[in-house]
Amino acid sequence: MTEKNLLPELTAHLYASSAAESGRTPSERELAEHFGVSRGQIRETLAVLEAMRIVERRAKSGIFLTARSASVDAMALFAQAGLPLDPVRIYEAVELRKIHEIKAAELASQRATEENFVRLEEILAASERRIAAGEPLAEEDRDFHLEIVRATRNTVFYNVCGVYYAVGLRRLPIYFGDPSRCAQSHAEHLGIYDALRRRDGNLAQALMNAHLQGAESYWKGLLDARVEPAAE
Amino acid sequence: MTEKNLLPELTAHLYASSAAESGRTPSERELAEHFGVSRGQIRETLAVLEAMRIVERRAKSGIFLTARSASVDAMALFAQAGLPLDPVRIYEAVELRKIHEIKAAELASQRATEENFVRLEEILAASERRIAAGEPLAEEDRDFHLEIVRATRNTVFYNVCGVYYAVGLRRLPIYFGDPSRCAQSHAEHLGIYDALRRRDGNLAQALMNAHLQGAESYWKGLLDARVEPAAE
DNA sequence: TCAGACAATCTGGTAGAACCAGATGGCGGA
DNA sequence: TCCGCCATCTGGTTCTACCAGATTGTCTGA
Repeated sequence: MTEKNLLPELTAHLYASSAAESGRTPSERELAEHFGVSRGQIRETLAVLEAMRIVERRAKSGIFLTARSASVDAMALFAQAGLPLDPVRIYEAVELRKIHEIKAAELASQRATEENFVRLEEILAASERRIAAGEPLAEEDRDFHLEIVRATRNTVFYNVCGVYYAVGLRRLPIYFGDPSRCAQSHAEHLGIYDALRRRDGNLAQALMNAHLQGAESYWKGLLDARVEPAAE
Repeated sequence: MTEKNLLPELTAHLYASSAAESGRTPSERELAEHFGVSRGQIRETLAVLEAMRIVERRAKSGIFLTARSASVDAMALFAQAGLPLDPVRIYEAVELRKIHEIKAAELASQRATEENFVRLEEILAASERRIAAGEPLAEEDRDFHLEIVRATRNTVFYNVCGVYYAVGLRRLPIYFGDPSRCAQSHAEHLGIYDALRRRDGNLAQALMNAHLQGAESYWKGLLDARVEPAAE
């Protein structure tokens, strides 16, 4: 039971127990006692948090939360830790996602190999089974989109996109809670797949744009609705 | 002298002293002795390396290098550590940069504020001084491009772009070693600035595309020339 | 000769104590 | 009220000590 991953828990605890004004967190010794682990464990975890610029350690002074980081790594960690993500950050990530994936659709239409198409077909088949069973889509959606990015044959691109999908995955059940949305999303995926198959880059781009537009407005609406005064 | 940042040095050392086949690195105790620090220091640094997926620690077995990571964080660290970057990765990063910044130019043309324009003017003035003095451009180039991304008002976007500039900065002296290239680059920057000022998104995009095209072919030529058989 | 069992050794994981020196904050004196 | 001193706290760093599984090498028996 000691092999649990401290990172998310510590992150959550730091935000829960930091001083409102200064952002100063409990000391390493206090944290160690709180989690029932050694100070070394805490320091190791804090080193990672510091590398992600989520926290700043000032020698002989204390540990301070930095201005909320907007790195995708940090956002993914926040999501994992169950921390509320800044709605603005989420919307920004969605905008970035559109930038990435519309271009990815174009590149994939030129570079996708048979292997990519086979993978896409498998994912689409899995989606179909889900829908037929009346179950909501889950990682099938992410897999479909990431496979297209992979088809660009740009591993840096793929890695960057892969990270922020960790942010969204936890929220997919909300989005796909509506069965009709699942069906429409799947239908759009089929259209994109067809366009890629026909190597029609312009069509693939246009369809991806429309597809993401739907998701974007959904999130925008959701975020506008729950304007948290506490946020920011 | 003990406050040096172990991260780059350790990273370099791990790659230098790892077993060719298994990727297994020296043990924590050996590393501690080699660097003259405590095992705790080594473990703290390894935790960061593991979070970046550069290294994998297997309990009671050893530390192993993972397949070379393509995350921009890892690439930045490699550059800092003086490790040879996989030419393919660099080219991929350049491609991603084009995707980002062409779109950034369009968004910036719509969203840039007076503050952004003032910053851009300052950067351009600094560039001019450099060129007049016969000095090569340096961070001015990065600052110009990053300010445009910042003008999109998307902090996630800005953060993502900011990271991979850490990769390129070390190589700028090579690119700008040629004075004529500095002058041309500066002229193109002026054109982009004008287009943004006039809120002409299409022109800004086109000019940014042309501007980055030059850099891209430069790097492509350079990389094609030094095909390292050892790489990949 | 070789395969299998056993034991010494190595390794990461974790805890805990100890010391340093600068930052901090409260108390007392001017 | 304000200034300066000092006890206390804090991160930075090192060392020692165990644990238990992985690894490696040796020895034994067939």
